[in-house]
Amino acid sequence: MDAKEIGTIIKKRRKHLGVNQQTLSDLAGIGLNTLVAIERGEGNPQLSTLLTILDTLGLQMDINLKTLDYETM
Amino acid sequence: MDAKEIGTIIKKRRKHLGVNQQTLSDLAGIGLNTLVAIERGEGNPQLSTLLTILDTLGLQMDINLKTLDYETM
DNA sequence: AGCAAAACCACAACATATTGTGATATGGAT
DNA sequence: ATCCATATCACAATATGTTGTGGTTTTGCT
Repeated sequence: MDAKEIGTIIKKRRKHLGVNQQTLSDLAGIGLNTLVAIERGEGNPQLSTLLTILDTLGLQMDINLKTLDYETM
Repeated sequence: MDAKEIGTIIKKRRKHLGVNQQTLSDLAGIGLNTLVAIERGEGNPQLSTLLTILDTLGLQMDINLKTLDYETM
């Protein structure tokens, strides 16, 4: 789970909910530029920024033990 | 999942692995002060900082749909 | 109580995220 | 091809995270 993956998830979820970037940035109360950068995986957002966006989209963050990654075995 | 919860998880995991804050901060390559703040839930780390610490501890971040929280129903 | 390790705090310097403005590029529909 | 909403980009100003240093407090153990 890196910044790019997170951006993809956010963008996908936003589209699924049928809202544009401007609306999401308003609802979440974060700057449009910030949201754009995060969705593109080019950002390194602060935890609060990320959590706010996820929450607005009905998503949550979880922390778990690393799982086996068969790709790299 | 807020900053405080994340800090608790990190601290618990670090203790479970038997390493002190100095060692973890060295292994992860982040400043000691930064780690301390995060563990205490007083920090608002950048995504890269958080991911590095989690990775060092053998933890990973996941994003999921919000689950029903019976506590608040 | 006394000791040593671990954890925490305060400060200043530096690095970087966030924001608004305004402009440009891209996409889909007719 | 044209139009319009959406998405992306560039820039400067501001806010905030990160770091090292040095000191203080707390914890765990005997």
